[in-house]
Amino acid sequence: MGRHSCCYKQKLRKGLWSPEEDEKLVRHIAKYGHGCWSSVPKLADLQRCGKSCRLRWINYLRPDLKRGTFSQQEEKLIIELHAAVGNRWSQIAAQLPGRTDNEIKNYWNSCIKKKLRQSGIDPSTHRPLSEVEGGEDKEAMASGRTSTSAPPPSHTIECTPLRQPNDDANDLVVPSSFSISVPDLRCLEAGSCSNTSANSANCSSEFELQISSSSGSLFDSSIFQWLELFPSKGAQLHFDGEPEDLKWSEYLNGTIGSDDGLLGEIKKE
DNA sequence: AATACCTTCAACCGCCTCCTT
DNA sequence: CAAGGAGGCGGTTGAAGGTAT
Repeated sequence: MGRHSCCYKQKLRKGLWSPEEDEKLVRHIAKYGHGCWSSVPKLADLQRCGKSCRLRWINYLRPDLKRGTFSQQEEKLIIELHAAVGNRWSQIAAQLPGRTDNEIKNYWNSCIKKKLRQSGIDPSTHRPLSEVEGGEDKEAMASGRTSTSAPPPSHTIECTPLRQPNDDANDLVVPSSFSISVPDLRCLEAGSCSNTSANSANCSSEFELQISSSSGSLFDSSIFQWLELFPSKGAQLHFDGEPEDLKWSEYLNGTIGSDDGLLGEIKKE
């Protein structure tokens, strides 16, 4: 493949954008939309390549950008999401409305990494520094792009139900223990789900988890919804709310909640 | 006040995947 | 099926501004 074709073209400006260029780009997109990015520079009378225009729009000119410093809540969410998906900035950005992947990446590299190290946590593995000292390439572990054949991070979560089987009218049948295997956390992108193993066509606002049981056939090879962990309809696992309402802290810290109370305790492997 | 060093962040680079031809 | 265009992504760079000496 090699370089993008637009990069071969000569006489294209590089470097910082001038206010005039910004104005041209904004005016063009406001009027016509971006359409095909490669044609934007010509139509908007800009001496830039299409990729440069796209980047400028996405990272700086888009009207829905939040900008400004990150809140504590946002920072916490970034750390939690990074622990789950690694350096997949676009997926992390999808959970933070108004923030761009570039912005989050920069914030991570300049601030969060430092803070985590100062508090004795390895920013790549999210484990205590004492545990990972002298280990393997930690940056590579966190990055999903270090190898073209590297599979996405997969999480197997051991669950011990707090609610006993058939202990109430909801008649939920829960095995004594079960595990949740998340084959590809990339599917946790807001509003989309393209990488799950089955039934992905109808999950525009839902996410699926593959669940296998350690104590019988009840949960074997079943697909459950991610949106709420709802005990009254048999073996369905979902969470309430919009994708951004997912209880990440609970997911990562070890509990899954639902309207009906806790159903399981999660141990991350 | 001058210089060196550090931090931030916008933008580029190169690679990947998807889609069209 | 292969080639190439286009969009998207993560890593990296370097200019600008801030802070320390």
